[in-house]
Amino acid sequence: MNLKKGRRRGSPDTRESILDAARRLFSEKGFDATTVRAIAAEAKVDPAMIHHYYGTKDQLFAETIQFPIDPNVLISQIIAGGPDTAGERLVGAFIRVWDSPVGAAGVALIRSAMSHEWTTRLLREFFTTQILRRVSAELQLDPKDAQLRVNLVATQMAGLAVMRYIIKIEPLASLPPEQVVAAIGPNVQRYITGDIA
Amino acid sequence: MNLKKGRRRGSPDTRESILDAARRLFSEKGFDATTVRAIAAEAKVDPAMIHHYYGTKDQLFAETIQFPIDPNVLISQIIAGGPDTAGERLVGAFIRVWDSPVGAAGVALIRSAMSHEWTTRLLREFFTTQILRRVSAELQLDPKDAQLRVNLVATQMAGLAVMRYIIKIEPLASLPPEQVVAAIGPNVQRYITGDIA
DNA sequence: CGCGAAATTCAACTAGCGTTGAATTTATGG
DNA sequence: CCATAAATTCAACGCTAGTTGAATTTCGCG
Repeated sequence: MNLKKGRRRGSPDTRESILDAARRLFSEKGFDATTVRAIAAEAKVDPAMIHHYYGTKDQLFAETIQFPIDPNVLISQIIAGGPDTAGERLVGAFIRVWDSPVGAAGVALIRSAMSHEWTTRLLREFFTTQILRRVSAELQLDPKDAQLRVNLVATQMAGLAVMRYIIKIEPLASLPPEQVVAAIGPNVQRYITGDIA
Repeated sequence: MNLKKGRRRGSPDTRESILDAARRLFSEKGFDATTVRAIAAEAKVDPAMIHHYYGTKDQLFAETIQFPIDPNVLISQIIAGGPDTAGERLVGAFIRVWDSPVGAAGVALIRSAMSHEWTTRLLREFFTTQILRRVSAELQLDPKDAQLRVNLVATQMAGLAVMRYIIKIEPLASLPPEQVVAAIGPNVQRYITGDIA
């Protein structure tokens, strides 16, 4: 059962495989339910390696969490084309990212945001400073209710993420992207430009 | 520091106060972060009492999250009035429940659904068997897309719950109920009776 | 009043966690 | 080719959690 001690032979990709295993487990099970020992096992490595390379479990998690998208790129894409069709483009871009492999990071983030205060703060901070500021500026919304509009969009997006990628209710979870866009896009559009008073 | 042993004097409301404390802590911190010992402390009781009355921590949690409101009653309320204004009534009823003290149970449920497979299954089961069946039947929706419609409504409701009650983004978290209804109701209405193809 | 049942606390057990330090093996630069 | 650095494993520590069993006190019924 025990492996040989000392340095392994050959090129060491250990550091990366730890990060891979961590990402996989964090997104599958969330932060709490993922143990350092499980990550080590998944990466076929001793638990001590994790602290050797990444320090504490929190630090490893921080390395793991990268925002699945560069917000600036995404926002630019959505802006281009004018406000009137931004809803569909937003949902489309969202689905494209979350359906892809990098979406797992988002799942991990949401999962842990539900059980860890600091991740919650991180998310809130991210939304208000990164997203809200840029979107409301570039989309030239009335600053009066821009915040609320972005909030409302966030509810729809968060709900979509939760139901499609975490709870996985059918038929939504298996619905082709274009149908999701057709169903949800118009509602997001109303939050952006419609009458919400 | 130590209390006296043996049976306490007076009428024992211990059982209830344990449940109260459990509900409070579960909804504040989630399942994992809430320890049996913390619940016991909050209820001013020995940890052993919890097992005496409720068995394991899982069982206590199960007792905690029985739905605070009879879904049938709620659904009936929403149905009455016809499908054309069901969206606003649904959001209204939703907000009323979640803003009230019993909403804490919902927060606890969502929190743990994000990190525990069995709670996720519980939620999915509940949605598909309890909600979906009844709503689509009583609202006389086209069975063809009734499931998808309910799914879409669920995304909006879940997102609202997450953003208003868990992440607590402003101004949404502090918005008066009637304004929430005005903002979100029409979108839910479109999911129920609008064109979503 | 007496006795069994219920309620309560205490102390301890076990299991699993994150983490650490020492020991051991391999790679590498001068 | 040797010395130092890096990589890796092992064993253990300390902590905290959930859970259990015995001891102790009170209640309530006959």
